[in-house]
Amino acid sequence: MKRKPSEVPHISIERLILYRRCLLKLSCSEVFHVSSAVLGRITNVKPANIRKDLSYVGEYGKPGYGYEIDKLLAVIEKIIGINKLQRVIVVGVGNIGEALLCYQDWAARGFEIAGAFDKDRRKMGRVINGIEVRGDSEVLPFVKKEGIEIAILATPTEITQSKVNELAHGGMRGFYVFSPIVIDVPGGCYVENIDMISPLEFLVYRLKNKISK
Amino acid sequence: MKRKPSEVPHISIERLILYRRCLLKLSCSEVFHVSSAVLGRITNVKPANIRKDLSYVGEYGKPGYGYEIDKLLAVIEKIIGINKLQRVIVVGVGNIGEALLCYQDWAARGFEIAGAFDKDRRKMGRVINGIEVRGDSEVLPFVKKEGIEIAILATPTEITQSKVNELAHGGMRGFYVFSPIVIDVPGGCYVENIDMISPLEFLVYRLKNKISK
DNA sequence: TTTCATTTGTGAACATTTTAACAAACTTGA
DNA sequence: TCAAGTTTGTTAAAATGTTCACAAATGAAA
Repeated sequence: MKRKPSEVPHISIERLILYRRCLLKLSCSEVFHVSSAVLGRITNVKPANIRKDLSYVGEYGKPGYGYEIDKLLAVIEKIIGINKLQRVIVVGVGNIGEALLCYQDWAARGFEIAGAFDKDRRKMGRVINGIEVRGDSEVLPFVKKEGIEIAILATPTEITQSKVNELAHGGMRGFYVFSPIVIDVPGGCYVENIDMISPLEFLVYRLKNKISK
Repeated sequence: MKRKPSEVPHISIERLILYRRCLLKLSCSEVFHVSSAVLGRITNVKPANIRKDLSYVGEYGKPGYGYEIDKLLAVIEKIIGINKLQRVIVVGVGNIGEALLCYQDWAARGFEIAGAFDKDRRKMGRVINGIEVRGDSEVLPFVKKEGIEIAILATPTEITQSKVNELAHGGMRGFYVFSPIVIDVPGGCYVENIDMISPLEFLVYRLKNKISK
């Protein structure tokens, strides 16, 4: 039952992303293939579930052998769309923004930070991990010139929505937002929105009710 | 169809957490009640879904009127287990750890940072947002004395698992981990594990396939 | 009080996701 | 080459989650 990429269930895509992260690590060691059983132990996903997920994207396993790691990585990256380098910008260079700039595995994950922006004069001109922090007013010309489609917003919550509006108006298509609010975007734009506290609240619930996931 | 708290579907709990975040904001304004339709517009969840979620935790709405916000907040907080203040520690005071220490809404969300720890001598003794950074060796005595059950780990990925092991051995029950790896914990311990890059990868997929969620 | 407009809670239909089970395909080693 | 052991891909059943649609309950206005 082979589906078109757009028909792969969302939840399978999320797990494919997880598999890839673990496969990347495996591929650094002397391992060249992996079975659904082994990958299941690493990821805490049931082997049958893994095989089902992988069946949506084609038939790349060999019975009695497993999956070739490099081949599997290439397939997953193609499906997700990170087989080509994604150039993104970071808007807001506070602690979160700086943490993102300092992250060492962007290239391995398929991304490049093309630029960083902050409205604070004191931050402008600083170079963090090889990336220069530019002034906020430069952002629209920059993304236009460089053809950037995705922005990571690590701005103060109060200004995030208006920043999204401004960037969307300037042609930005994808927004990865770290503020704990629900973000609205115009049609044709997409947003992923994480609240770093919510999972902690969920943890409290699980702890209280002894729920192992 | 009233269920016991432990029978509320996990996904409903996650949405309850979202509802609460939005209700907290509403309760600051002059609004005292809210309908599932309005809350649906705010949260991007379908009204029927909201009513179903809320039906799991009891009957608190009035037909023709909606839900009393304060009452609803209290119920949700009781279900999640954050009706009592949760005291947590932060281990690792890099950029992420510092961002957490600086977060201003911990109290409103139901938490208190009881202590922060780092193994870097240069960070020890610093006071961030009123919280003193202590040495790594103090952590076990501290949590024992203070009765802390939940730790937030914002440590370098390489040492996170061993830090979890150490803390679990010292009686820690819940771990909220910021490293992009799958964490193992002993029985009776619980872990929430976020990779800040994964949602960005998912965004690339959605952008490429025009998937609005 | 009565009527009209709202809005809840829920049963049932529908949709999605997980799991189990197993034939067929492959590897390995003798 | 063959037999034994492994692992896939897939089918179908079970479990879980979402949506619809509407009776019943309430508020608001006349």
